[in-house]
Amino acid sequence: MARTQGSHSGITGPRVRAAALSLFAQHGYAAVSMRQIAREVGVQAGALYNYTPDKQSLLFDLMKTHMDELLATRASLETPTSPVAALETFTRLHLRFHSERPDEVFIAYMELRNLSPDNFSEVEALRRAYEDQLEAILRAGVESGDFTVADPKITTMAVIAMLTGVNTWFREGGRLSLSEVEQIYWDMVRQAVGIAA
Amino acid sequence: MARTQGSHSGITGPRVRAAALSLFAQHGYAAVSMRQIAREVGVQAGALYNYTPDKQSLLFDLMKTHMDELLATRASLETPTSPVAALETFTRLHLRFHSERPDEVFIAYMELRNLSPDNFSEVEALRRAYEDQLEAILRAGVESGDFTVADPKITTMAVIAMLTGVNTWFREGGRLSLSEVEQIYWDMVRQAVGIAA
DNA sequence: GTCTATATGAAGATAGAC
DNA sequence: GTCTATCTTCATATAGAC
Repeated sequence: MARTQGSHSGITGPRVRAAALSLFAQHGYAAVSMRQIAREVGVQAGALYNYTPDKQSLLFDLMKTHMDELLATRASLETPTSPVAALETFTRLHLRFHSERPDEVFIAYMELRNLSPDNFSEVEALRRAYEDQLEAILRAGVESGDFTVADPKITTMAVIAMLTGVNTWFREGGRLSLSEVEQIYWDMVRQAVGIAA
Repeated sequence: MARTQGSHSGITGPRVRAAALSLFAQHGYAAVSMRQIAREVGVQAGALYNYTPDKQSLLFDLMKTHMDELLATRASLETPTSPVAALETFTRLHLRFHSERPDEVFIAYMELRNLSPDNFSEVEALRRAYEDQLEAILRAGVESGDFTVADPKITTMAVIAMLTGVNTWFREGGRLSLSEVEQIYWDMVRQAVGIAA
């Protein structure tokens, strides 16, 4: 791991981000030092500043990249026409995307308050755009008579909280497979929004 | 605020905990210094050590007290006999208790990783005991035929995540009152566990 | 019970050599 | 592109005076 001189590997940048991701998720942004990140990468602390202007930018990059990927993944799908199908697609994608990226998700939720005000606004806008997609699906389903939802805004928050919570307990190779978990959550979401069986 | 000498107010202890609560919730445990807490209280940093052996104990006290109060509040209620009533009681109490204590809840979820291993185990056991209460209610409802729940363990986690998520957006004096929010969430929980309307 | 002062260590970030 | 060395600031925690 530890190198002594000029690694020139050409992939130090990604390794810096990977180390920051893992360490921030494990110990928290404020508790992790640049020296710790450097040790994990195998360089001295000063060398990190070839790849990031400062620690804050490292955090922001991780969160922004995560949200961009989430929205890009959503955008790459064809939009189902029926509200029920759209909700199922949203539910399954959310579960799959989030369970595959536990560190990114953890950071995206836990470290918001450690973003500078400008960075916070930018990340928050992306999150809001994502929530709006679910809210639009719910409103369409109410409109069409498919869903029984008293307050689409609250249901949006409730469904996202419920789905994201999967990361607190789900582990690959545990009692249930991801596709079993997907099915169980989809059943709960379906019932929660009052889709007739 | 700032005192110069011997406050002798007799309530410095609670004020230290209150300051720690507010600052930890706002900036995170690792990002808050003892000096900041002292400034908020109006004493010098050294004086804090009359009230806590160290920073870690301050965090642990806040989390343990919070969980103890949650369990004590549950224990103080009469247990409804029907699973449906028990679930409604659980839901409403959870929402009320959590929405009244946003700082405590935030810390209880965000700062687990900053607890020492022993302290973590103790807090985790309390949380587990709370979750087990909901799981028992769900199992009873499945048994009695009142609920349609594929996997009580997952539903436990899903319901708790959904309910606790209320703290990310609910503010006293906002668009909806707490009792309206309670009703909407109870409707969603009811539907999610398949209670017939 | 609180103060001031301090021991000791570590943080983020930069400078200049190679 | 990375190293070593360093600037400057701040951290937790303790000691001893009042």
